Amino acid sequence: MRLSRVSYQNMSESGSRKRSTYHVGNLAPLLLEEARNLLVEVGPAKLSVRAVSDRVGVSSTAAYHHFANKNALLCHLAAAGFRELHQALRHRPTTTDPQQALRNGCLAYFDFAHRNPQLYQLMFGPEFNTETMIPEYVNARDGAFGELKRIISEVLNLPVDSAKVFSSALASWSFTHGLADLTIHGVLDYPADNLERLMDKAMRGFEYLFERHL
Amino acid sequence: MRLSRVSYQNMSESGSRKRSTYHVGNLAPLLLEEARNLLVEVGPAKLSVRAVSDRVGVSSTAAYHHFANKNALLCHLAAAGFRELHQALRHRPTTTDPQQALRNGCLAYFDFAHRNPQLYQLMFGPEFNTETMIPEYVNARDGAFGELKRIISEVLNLPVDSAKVFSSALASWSFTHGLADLTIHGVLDYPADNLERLMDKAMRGFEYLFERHL
DNA sequence: ACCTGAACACCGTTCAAGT
DNA sequence: ACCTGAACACCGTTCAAGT
Repeated sequence: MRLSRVSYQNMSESGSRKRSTYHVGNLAPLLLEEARNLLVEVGPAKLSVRAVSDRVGVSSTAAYHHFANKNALLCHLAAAGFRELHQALRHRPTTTDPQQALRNGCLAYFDFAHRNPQLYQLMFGPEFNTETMIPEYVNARDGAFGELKRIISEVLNLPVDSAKVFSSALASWSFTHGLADLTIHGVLDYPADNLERLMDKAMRGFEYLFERHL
Repeated sequence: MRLSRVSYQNMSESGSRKRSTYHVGNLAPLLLEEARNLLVEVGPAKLSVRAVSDRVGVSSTAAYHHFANKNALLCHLAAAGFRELHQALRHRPTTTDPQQALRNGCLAYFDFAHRNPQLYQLMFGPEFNTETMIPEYVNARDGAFGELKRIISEVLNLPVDSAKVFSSALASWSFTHGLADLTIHGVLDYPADNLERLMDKAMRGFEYLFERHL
């Protein structure tokens, strides 16, 4: 009954370059870089460490000398995403009008998510449960949230540590993340060229909702 | 170089019951049911059609006579989730106070997400891109969104088809989905026993944000 | 019509061995 | 110290064959 099988390493057309060189060195950043490239090509669900290693030109087992496992690699990738998001929030246009300041912050977040949809999905991916998270991921994420709180602190003109700022930052983050996630998942057939319009539309929704309650 | 390998069907301790019976019949619902069970056990990322089939006591290839592929199975599971969410929204407590009506709707949604975190993550999972969606999934999802619009229509006392209702439903959905997603991902170390408090806190955040702008 | 085992092309991960 | 191939235990999916 037992059959002999051909090895799956049978040099098929794609990938698996001869690997003439042995020592590459500085592998971790190369792995991360290629993982990022592959991520935008195939999406977060189909990203594999074998494919990433292959593209770097290194055996797939080499990756395990730099990352504990696939999840750790993904965590570092996601952490880099949160750091970029942090930067994107920092570079939002400034304004003195509080309403405009809020809008600018939300738009900076929203634009980042839509410029990097696969990365954004990875950052909030289902593989990251509370147990498997590494400090790098948590720190980067909390750093971005810190910037969010700073924005709201300006909008409300209150100290960043205040309870009101926390509640409002939570509300804003929930809303903006939710809208980004829903649109990335295609629940709305919105015009891709006009994300600002969609954001404004949703923000006006809150005004309708709250103007009769306050 | 070629080595003969033992078959991976080598009757290891777990699963792979002898399969004495041949014809099971009515397989699709059984598959879906066991998929749901496995989903809450292992989470959306590790759900496999082989494991599901195994638990039903059927060969893994049998599943492909009822679902085009793994994605179709997942779509049906997610669609069932949206139908349950729809029901959960329908059974929210009724009230005449608009602000309470909004709160009740959001809470019903939020509670569903937290009672079914793995299912909720699957419903908005990265594997569902616009191309691979089946009508069943889209219809169920739009059905739930329809109920959301109905709630907002009551809150604003405006017709469901109005632009204001659409904007406000979008705002509410974004916010509630965002808060559910963030908490399920563990970004907040909130007290698990007090979801209502968290929701109220976030909603008060909007009041702080909007009371200076209206 | 419905289900099966065998096979193929992938995965993540470990480990003894090579440089 | 860093990288390798071989191996193991999984995957999704197809297909000719069985009932």
